[in-house]
Amino acid sequence: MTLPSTYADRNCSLARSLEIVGERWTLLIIRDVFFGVRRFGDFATQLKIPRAVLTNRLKFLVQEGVLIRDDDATGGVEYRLTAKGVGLWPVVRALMSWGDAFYSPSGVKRAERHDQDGGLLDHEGRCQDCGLAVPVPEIRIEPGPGFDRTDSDHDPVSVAINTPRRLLEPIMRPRTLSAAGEGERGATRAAERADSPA
Amino acid sequence: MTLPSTYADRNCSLARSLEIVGERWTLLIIRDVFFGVRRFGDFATQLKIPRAVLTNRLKFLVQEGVLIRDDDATGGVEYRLTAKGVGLWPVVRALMSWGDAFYSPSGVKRAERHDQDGGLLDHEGRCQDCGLAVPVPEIRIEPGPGFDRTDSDHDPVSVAINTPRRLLEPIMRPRTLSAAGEGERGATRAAERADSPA
DNA sequence: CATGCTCAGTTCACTGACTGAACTGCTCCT
DNA sequence: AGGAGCAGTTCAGTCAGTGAACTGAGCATG
Repeated sequence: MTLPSTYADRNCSLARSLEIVGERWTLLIIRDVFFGVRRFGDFATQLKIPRAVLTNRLKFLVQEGVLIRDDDATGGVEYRLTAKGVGLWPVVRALMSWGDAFYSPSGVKRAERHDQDGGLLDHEGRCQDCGLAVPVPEIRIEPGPGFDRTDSDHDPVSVAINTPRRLLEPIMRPRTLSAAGEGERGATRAAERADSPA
Repeated sequence: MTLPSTYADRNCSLARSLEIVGERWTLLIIRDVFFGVRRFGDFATQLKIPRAVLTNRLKFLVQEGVLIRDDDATGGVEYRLTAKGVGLWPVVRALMSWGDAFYSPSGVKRAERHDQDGGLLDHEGRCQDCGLAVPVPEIRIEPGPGFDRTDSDHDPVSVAINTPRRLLEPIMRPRTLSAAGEGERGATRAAERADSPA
């Protein structure tokens, strides 16, 4: 699956998509990016994914134009979604909805809201208050009724992504917070990236 | 991934879903079932998947309640979707849409229509003619503008699933056709299964 | 009853990918 | 110079996927 075109069916967009995002870990990495994770080490600790695999996946996703990699002001490396990557949100949403429906009897584990008016989103991403199809940067994600606080992880990254937040907004880890202005500038960039090239 | 709970994140429905349908081949098998494939040998030839892997995947999907396995009248084995399995259609649709959008410049490879009135479905599965959210058994799938007839496979199963047809309707291979009434009875059962327990 | 067919599934040797832990090399901070 | 944080790399062990050949049940035919 690492090499190009391992599914024979050249005439199926499902097979094509799975060549990109169908490998183990890939969609979880992408979910984390939606939730604001951007740094190699944060993916590694939050997902407990072997670093070698993480390296491969990130490289591949960058090569495929799903993520972009660049050095931030502090010299660190950041991975962010391209418009193509943002286009995967319906895929993530569909899988989450299915998992919620069949494996989370007490309700959804995460709810989506329209950040502008607080309305809940339905399965298609439409705001139940204003009726609009809400673009990804305006989606606010938060723990839902099925979220289990007792067994949630306690590393800073997990805590951050389990806090209500807008998609794509970078998480602020202790160090990043202390670096003056870093958090806010990052957030602005995230919004730009997701909005304009789409 | 074959064993239970290999993704650590117990609080994420995405991880939960991927434990079920995230393995290589799994979603392609499920797509084939939506397209009417039901028999072990047909999956094997159409997907060119190693038979040992196919055995494992089918077993696992049956065990997880995504498929049911039973013997048909002729003593053959059939795999069909449960309501839980039918619930995966939005996942398949989302992945197909993404693949169409970013890897099929000449248009979608497969289009969905409302079988009742012939209206095209949008990304959320809503009929653009009548405005309804179309249930899976009423969806008609057909080759779209991006479908490439020149390199489509020519085995009977591929030919069958590339013919416009309703989802879940069993494909009729030569032998099945000759068995009197088999095809129609199969179709009826498919509709029952998908409709009533949902 | 012997022969041959289809079909579902198993077996097996091989290969390639994943795993986890330790290590490298870079930059910033003091 | 010394230490800490970070982004990877390396490596030996293991496990899962691959492809081809095989098994065994059920059916049909002569």
